[in-house]
Amino acid sequence: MEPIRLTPTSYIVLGLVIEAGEATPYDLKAMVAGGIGNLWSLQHTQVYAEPERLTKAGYLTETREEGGRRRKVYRVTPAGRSAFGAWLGEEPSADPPELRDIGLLKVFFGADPRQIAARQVREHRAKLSEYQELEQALQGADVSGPLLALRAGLGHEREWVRYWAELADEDA
Amino acid sequence: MEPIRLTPTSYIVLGLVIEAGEATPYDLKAMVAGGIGNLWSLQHTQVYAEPERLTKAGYLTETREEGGRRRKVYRVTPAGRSAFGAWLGEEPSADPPELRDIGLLKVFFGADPRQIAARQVREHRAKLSEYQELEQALQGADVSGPLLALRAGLGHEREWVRYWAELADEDA
DNA sequence: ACAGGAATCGTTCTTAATGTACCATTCGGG
DNA sequence: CCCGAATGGTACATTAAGAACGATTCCTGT
Repeated sequence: MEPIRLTPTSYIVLGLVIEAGEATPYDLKAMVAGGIGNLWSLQHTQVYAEPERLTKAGYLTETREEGGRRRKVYRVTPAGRSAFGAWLGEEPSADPPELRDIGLLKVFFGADPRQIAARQVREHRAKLSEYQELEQALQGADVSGPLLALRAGLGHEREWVRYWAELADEDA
Repeated sequence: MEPIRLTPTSYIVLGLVIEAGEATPYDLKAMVAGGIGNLWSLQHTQVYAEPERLTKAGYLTETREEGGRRRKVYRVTPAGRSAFGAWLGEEPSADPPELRDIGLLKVFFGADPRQIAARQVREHRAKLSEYQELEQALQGADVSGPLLALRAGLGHEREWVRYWAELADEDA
């Protein structure tokens, strides 16, 4: 029952386990890939390591399958549920999000924008249409949170496309 | 002369040292804070640690002041310059940028958007006007890279404001 | 001219995250 | 029924982040 610091990673894992009722790391990996990973991705090694940490701290319980693969199945404890609830309710701490885009970094340091922009436009357009499809899929379901988050992603992808497209054909 | 992996952090340090001619870690800290840190921030401990790494690998040289504080002064080597140049020229590797916004994470998991949105709007508006002032300041100078990067920041801040403002007074 | 606090400058230590490579089990098709 | 692909899991080394603390210089009031 060691005390640990809860990071965004922790809350993502906690949140997903709560949603699912129970989950193996592999399940978590799939859940991350199919949604939240677009917003905040986790390395797959973390998806195995983090639940262990949370278990040691008493936020999750771990049981192992008996048969073959002996997978670990995690479930939330009351402590975990309440920690998650508390976090959800708090004002989000104000560390402003950063763009952290490699292409933009190069532009900052003087790389030729047109070279870079062409490719960026393509990729962001792809991402954009991926999101648009996802949006369709979510429309019906009763998942307002993920849908709202997705719309943020849509907005920023549109903005990226706008930005790079402008650079791409500036004084072409 | 140990080989090391060059990370974005490495290139930021390298780029700043090249620009400045020579720099102490403290100088770097200031340079990061006054511009590129908005796009890709560095912990101040990294600003001390990274030049050491780069020095061991032969990309920078380190000399110490004699007097009192014995500060370390870094300069780029030819190897450093060419590594940086090569990186600048390469196609940027395509890891799509993530939003990684705590507030948005909470919305994803079902927090009440209106609670969160109000504050987010305020903060992004503040950031936006900070950027607008910075833009004015950069207008004249011959710094097209930083200016272009800043414009990306401006666009995304505008998008954030739009997004959160919409959530804030939805069915208010 | 000097005491003391503010600002500047720097380091250490611990924990978390990333990257990469690799190993094991199950399943489906020829 | 065996072999390769997909699935599921682990280990390890490096880098990043976070927090706390330590030292030097500068400035100001008395």
